[in-house]
Amino acid sequence: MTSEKNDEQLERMRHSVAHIMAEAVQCLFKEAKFGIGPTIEDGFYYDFELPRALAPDDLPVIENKMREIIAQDAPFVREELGKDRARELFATQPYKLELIDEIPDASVIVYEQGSFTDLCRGPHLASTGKVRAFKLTHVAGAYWRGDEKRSMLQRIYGVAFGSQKELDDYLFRQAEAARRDHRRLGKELDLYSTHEGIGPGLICWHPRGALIRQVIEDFWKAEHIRRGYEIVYTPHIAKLDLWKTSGHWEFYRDHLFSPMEVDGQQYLLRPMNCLGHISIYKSKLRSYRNLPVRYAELGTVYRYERTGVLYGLARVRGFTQDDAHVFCRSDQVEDELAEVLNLAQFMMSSFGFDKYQLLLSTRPEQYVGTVPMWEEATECLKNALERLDLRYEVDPGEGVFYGPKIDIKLEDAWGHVWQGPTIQVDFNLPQRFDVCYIGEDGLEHTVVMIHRTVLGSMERFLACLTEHYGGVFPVWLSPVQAVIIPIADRHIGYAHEIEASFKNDGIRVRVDDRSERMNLKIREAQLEKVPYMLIVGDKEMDSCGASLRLRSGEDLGLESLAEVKNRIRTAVEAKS
RNA sequence: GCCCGAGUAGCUCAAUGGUAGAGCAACCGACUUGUAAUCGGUAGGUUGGUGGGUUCGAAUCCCCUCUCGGGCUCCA
Repeated sequence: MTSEKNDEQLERMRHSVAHIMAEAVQCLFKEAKFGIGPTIEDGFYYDFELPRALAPDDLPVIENKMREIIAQDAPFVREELGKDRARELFATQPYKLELIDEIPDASVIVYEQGSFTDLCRGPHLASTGKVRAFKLTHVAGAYWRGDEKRSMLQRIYGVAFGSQKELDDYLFRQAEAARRDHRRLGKELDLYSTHEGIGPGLICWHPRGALIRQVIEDFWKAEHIRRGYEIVYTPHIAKLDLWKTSGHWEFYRDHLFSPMEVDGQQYLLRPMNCLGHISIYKSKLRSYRNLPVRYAELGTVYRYERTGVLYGLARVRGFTQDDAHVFCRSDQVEDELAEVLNLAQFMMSSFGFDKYQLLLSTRPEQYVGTVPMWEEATECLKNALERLDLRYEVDPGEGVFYGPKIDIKLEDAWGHVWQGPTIQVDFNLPQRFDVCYIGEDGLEHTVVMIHRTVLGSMERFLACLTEHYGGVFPVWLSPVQAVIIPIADRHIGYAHEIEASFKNDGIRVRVDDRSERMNLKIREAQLEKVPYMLIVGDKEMDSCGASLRLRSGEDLGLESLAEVKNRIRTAVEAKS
């Protein structure tokens, strides 16, 4: 069977399982009202309105009912009905009636199996007995038709595969994703925490998380300076009027922390860093000769996110963007965009991300500026992408109101997609703030402004990075690069000598000088995912070396200290 | 924000209306160890909330509230 045909067959089965689940629910709840039940990746769901809330305990009951239905091997029967007949059939099903009304054709198709009939285009399996492996996974609320203003239904999610083995593989992959989850690893590896007393979505970076962040930030800064950026620092609050001028107050009021009053003036906690950079740019007259100006800042911003959307480090209320703004002439835009894109790509590959999506977002319904401006800027973005020979997709109408953009999206362990780096052309702020330069002609010209991040935010980036590596950070990012494990107390002095020497060479090293057995120390270093373990006992002291164990479990035996250092240094340089 | 679920010691979890318990971690002591957990002891909780209620009695039942989780909606 071709894989395409296989996919089609699987799709058909998943959809059929959704119907079987609906039948089971109907058997258990006569009053059930049915929403829709499509297939999704790996499985399906079905939305119901039920007389009571479903609990996780209900799932096995429903599954058992489904198995009965499958055992009956009832055929799926397709029938085409006139709409009036269909309305009669679904007279007690308001959601189905709504769907029937929206079908443009004169007739509709229904599928019947056993005691259950559903409005459905199909196709389905020949009979219920053809179902192979399935499992109901979880219950959740979902708005009817995805509309926040309409009623909330209960959704049951399930997965289905062509064989029990594939289902088992799926469940194993889910367990693996749970192990890689940055919220779990963040706790296990002691990277960060949040606190009820501080507030949701506000992150405390523990020493180890902070160390990873410092390494990233140092790397980021050096790379930016090398590429012609200048580092700046700007305030975290600013007068409300400034945010009114910028349009943020008008457009994003729902996403801002409430203003605070200081000396009779309203101030706002910043949701973006651009205004400080604009203010610096505007602090003196600028000549066309000195453009582009590139200001970079690891700028912490605060945005009010609705409680239900917060997620570990990936969606928070206070975060630090690796932000920069490029002020340039319109004839420089394309080159600048290509440079930024190149930098973003460089960053992604430096951190081992080889799988990411590139999306070009075009003009939305609400926008500022003129259509020709948008077209020109979009063209510049497109040319930059093509110049670097990058594969991308167009996301129509998904641009920001102030300009088109390119987003880089990263996937987490669960397959959730997060916006990482973003490159945005802005027509709005330069006009609103009259950001300009003196041209060759001696006249004032408005600059073009590019907002960009090449990591996204430090918080979200660490989330993706942690899940990408499953907590096994490459040596250059490992908070502790080596643990020295003395075998007996008489080796502790020697261990500290090695520590001093390694520290002197910039290696992040620690001695485990507790009065514990070597095996325990190895185990703990292993759980901590420390790349190198240096075991030192009599033999090592005599030869002035150390026995090296890797976190892979590999025992490399006795090496000289110079060899070990060299090994670590090489790994750091290779960012591996 | 909405629907559902969960919150017990630093962590992972037990106790289903009748005196809150275990393992790991912490602390103390012994052991001095050769590649993933040495042994013994001590201490630690007004059960998310210096919330409210039912009950002779609440970790357990109800209400409020906070936080977390699964989704939906949202995401400059």
